Amino acid sequence: MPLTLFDTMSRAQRELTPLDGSTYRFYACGPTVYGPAHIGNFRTFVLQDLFRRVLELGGTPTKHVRNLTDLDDKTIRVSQEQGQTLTDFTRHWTLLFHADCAALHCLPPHIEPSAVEHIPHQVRMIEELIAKGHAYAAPDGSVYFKITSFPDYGRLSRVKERELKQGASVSDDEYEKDTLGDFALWKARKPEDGPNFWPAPWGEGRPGWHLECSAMIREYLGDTFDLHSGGVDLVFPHHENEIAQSECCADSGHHGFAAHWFHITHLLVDGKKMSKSLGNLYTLADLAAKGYTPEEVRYVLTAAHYRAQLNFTFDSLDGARQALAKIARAERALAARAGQDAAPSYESLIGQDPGPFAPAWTALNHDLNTAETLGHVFTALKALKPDALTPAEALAAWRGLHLILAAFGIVLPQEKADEVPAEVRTVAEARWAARNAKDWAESDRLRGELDTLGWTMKDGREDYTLTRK
RNA sequence: GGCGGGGUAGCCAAACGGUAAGGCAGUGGUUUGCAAAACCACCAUUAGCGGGUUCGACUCCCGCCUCCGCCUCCA
Repeated sequence: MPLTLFDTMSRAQRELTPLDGSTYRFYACGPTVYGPAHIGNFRTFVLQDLFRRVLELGGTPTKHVRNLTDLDDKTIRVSQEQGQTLTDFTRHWTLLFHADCAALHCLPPHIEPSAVEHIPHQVRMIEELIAKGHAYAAPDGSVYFKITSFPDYGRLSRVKERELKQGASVSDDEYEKDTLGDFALWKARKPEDGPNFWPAPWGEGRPGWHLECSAMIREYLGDTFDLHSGGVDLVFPHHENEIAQSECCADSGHHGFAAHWFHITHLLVDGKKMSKSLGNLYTLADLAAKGYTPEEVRYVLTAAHYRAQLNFTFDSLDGARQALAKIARAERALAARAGQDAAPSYESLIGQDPGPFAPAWTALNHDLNTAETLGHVFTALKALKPDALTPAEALAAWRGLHLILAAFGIVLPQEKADEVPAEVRTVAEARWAARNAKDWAESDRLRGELDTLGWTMKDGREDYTLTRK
């Protein structure tokens, strides 16, 4: 079943097939490593991960390239403010980003190039663009892309004649540009950049932000590749500028850059855009401090369709916990009936027949409609009665369920047995004995005692469970 | 102002020109010494507002209201 996905450029849903006939090669704009990524950033990265999983599990291998922006205004400014070298500074935030991605069960990209390690590639592109008449050096040593030299400029964002928002001021670090829309390929060295400058034929400085992606795509994916992805905010100007740079550089001429554009809509928090001033900007660490797991966060991020604004609330996080627990119970029942223990590996699920979860798999392959998919999952789980299935039927259903879970990157909560202190265990045993002797008064008194100790005791038929409050 | 995406039950959120999935919460029941958990059942005659097209619209068209995003380095 081919995956169909909405394409920003053509504004239509299109089937995804690898240009080279075998591997689907895509590029995702990565994080700027100058601070902790927030859950809004992670919506994008988690959805890109889900996208990749659906492709791979459907039988299409991928080549996933995602950059690290470690060289831009923010990384330079903040590292300077903190008296750190750019390298030390960005390494710190890169490590945290990787830890967060791992916690969210995102597959690592196959290649993760960094901007600062590809300066020669960027310089080379600028030289080509100047030679072809698409760029010019300003007197101060900055180089700009000349948008009037690229008639297609604005095709992706459909903004031909861009107008400055009323009252918007042109920032004072804009140098001498021919036209307002021209953007920097190279930014001349400034005193506040500190030691962060590099030599170039037109003077010391550093590459402009948009250029890094173009240069690294060219290096790792070539002039033409399958898909480019990022948050909606990148449509303009970042992706528009990338198209201009890359297509003007490419030997093949125009229209050959990304064959498909996949943009993920922003996350809202309590109905508003996240911002520090509103106090609604959350990182994974913030949510962990409130007791939420990365799995619960991932569930919320993937539960809504990627092209709709997702309103992130703590209620939805609580709901995610219950929903995951519900899936986990059903999974255990199926696993038991199927005689399975550990979850099947990701690799073993490639090409898996979804079985009773076929409607879910179909919905997922239809423009990644995750919300509809989950609806089908719960409907199917409700219809399945594990005890009425043969072990073979249970196995098929169990593997079908795991296909969907693998695509979502859902890792089910384990039944974790809390370490029970001996003192608590003693009281619990006493209560269990009292209860079995039908001494309700003593039983309730001991339960109260456990409560004081910070433990909750729940009675089962054969046994009891103790959980920390 | 330009471009774009939304407004569906208490919350989150889908589908569909043919009469509203699913999750959470809630309610009733089964079970339980009680409880918790679990399981079963119920839970929008109604879709921001007003028109229109149609045998029939939440779904298509028009107008309005409203929320959100981008408009030079923000996922």
